[in-house]
Amino acid sequence: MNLKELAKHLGLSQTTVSRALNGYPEVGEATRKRVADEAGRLGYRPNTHARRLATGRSHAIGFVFPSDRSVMIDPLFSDFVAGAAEVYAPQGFETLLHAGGHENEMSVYRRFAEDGAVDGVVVQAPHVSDPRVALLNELKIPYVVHGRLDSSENDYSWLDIDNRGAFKKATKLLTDLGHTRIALLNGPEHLTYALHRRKGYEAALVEKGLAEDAAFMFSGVMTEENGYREAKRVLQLPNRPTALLISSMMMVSGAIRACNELGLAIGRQVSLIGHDDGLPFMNAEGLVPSLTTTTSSIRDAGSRVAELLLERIENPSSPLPGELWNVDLIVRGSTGPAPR
Amino acid sequence: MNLKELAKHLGLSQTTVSRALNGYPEVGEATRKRVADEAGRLGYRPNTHARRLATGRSHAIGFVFPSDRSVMIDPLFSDFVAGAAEVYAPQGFETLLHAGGHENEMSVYRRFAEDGAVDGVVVQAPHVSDPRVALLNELKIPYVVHGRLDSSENDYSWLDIDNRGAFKKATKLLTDLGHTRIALLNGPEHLTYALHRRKGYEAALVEKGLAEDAAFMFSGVMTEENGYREAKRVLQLPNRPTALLISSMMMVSGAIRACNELGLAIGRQVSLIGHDDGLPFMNAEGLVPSLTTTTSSIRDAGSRVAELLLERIENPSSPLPGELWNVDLIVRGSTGPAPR
DNA sequence: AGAATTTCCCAAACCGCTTTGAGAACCGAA
DNA sequence: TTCGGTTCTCAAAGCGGTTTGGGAAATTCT
Repeated sequence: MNLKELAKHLGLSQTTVSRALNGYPEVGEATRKRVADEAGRLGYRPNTHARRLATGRSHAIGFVFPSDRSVMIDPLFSDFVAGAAEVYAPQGFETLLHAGGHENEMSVYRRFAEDGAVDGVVVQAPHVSDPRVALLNELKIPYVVHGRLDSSENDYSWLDIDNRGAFKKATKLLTDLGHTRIALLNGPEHLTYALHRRKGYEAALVEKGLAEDAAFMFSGVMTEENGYREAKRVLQLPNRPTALLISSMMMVSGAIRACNELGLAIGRQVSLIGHDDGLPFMNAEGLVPSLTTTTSSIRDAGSRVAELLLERIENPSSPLPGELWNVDLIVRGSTGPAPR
Repeated sequence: MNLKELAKHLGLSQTTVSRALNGYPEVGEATRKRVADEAGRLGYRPNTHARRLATGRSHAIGFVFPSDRSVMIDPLFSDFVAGAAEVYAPQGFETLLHAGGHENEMSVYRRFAEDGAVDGVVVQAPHVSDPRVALLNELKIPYVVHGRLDSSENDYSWLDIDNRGAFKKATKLLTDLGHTRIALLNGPEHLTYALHRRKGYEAALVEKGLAEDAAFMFSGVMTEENGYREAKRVLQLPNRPTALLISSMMMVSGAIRACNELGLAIGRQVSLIGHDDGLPFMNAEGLVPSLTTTTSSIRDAGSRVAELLLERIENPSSPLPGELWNVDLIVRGSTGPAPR
């Protein structure tokens, strides 16, 4: 069933039918209703490819996986994308994944722009100074960044959680509990979110007049193994930290293993705070003791970024959105007063 | 730069240029080379939408996320899709994600078929009796199933790992080590892979004349928490198992936590074998003691499924592929003789 | 040299939709 | 009755490729 057939069936021209279906004002209300009803009854759907060719709009959103394997590895990605895809689908937008591999991310964007493969893209895991946004501005592809750059420029649209505030708040909780030696197991700090977390951590220390200790900090890929190794390392230092601030649940998992192995009671001899992205396969509350966390659902972020991007595509000249989400600090059983 | 311009630039007709570029025999070798060179030099790329409309082929592969949240939750999904996307991209194929949500998986397939949105689909996490393959056969959409159904029918193409064999082998290792009470923490058994694993486990027990005990088995979502809870449960039974066979690394993580909490030495008082899908954020070798595993990279499976599907699209009448991968049992430190 | 092939190339139709520019039908106002 | 203005409808021209059916040129065969 294509437009021509439908038009013939209705005894109308293709134009009229097309206009009726797309809500143009030039067609009478009665006619429109008749067309809509019949189209629904016959299950007519305009051919996507034809529509794209004619309009130049693709009704698709692109996600480009970084060619760097270690990043896409991240289980966060899938949850984020899933959250986004759930928004796009009912809007009639397709979700396109492109895995870098041989081609780098930038040239994929270039190609997207050239042949209008997508109407917009989502930029994930932005670096402190990320060349992607400049390129996208130049190519005039609508986009929304999940996260932020770390520069003074503000000519891009983004949604971010308040990583700095969250980790400052978490650190402050620990110092208020009397901890003075606090370790930070962080993600790779060329990524803005990780940098912001460290800044929050440092700010809280400075406010209390506490010195930071490079030996107490780790920055790297957030695997279970790194969590284990680094937790073990810092907890074996001569003057070991009494609390650990940890950037991901996977690392928390490793850290717990380290604590168990060293025979340190969590919540008493060592306090733990983790950042929880709300991944469904790892529950902070189900741990023993339950884990104190900074919490923010990455899936919800995915959905919201999707909405922002659709708005942006709809109205490219609207003011650039910047949306900063508060992060809750949920106190549970893994934090307690500093041991003396 | 479009075809018309390129043709004019070369002083040729559009037809000739198109044919030269698409490898038709009607064009001379010298001409072909000249066209190809010039196209490359000018960075000509045929417009995707136009090509799709003209050929009816979309050069896209679809992945439909189940509307059921608990399944897509799975961090395995992303790694699998990533593996696939890496194959598609260089072949000029796009990877389409569709999140169910309001629409169910089946009707998405229907729509795919109607407007040729994709050239093929990948079916993930098949159920024991999965209606999707019948529908896809009916719709004549090329597809490959990652996994298998559990029926006698064989009119579909699939790639699967030998789950039954793997878990039989693993169980046999344990019985050979003298274990007679072995628990199985499994995934949801309406999914074929989980069912097959249980069958392998049971087969090995039967061979040794060992009775199975329903209290030693769990089937459910493979979260860290379920791993912890169920491991703790079985290990506290009056006549507790001396070994645990576990279907995912996330559950292993929880199980280790349980063992630590109960003060049971892994590899001595309890033996552990886990199934390792090769997820990058959780390393079996880095555990202490290192984990004995049945190992098979889900990412590689994703890539291979992608290849099979491309072949299938290329040549729809070729015999249906069925590919069963062997699974290695890698013995490490978490298994030892049964305590007496 | 002339006929029969083979090799190369082209104009035009087509894919299915959107959108332009203009015509027909209908209305009330002059 | 006639005219200007709405309201509705349509034929046709794209969008940018692929593909068909011939025709011209070059080659081979008598």
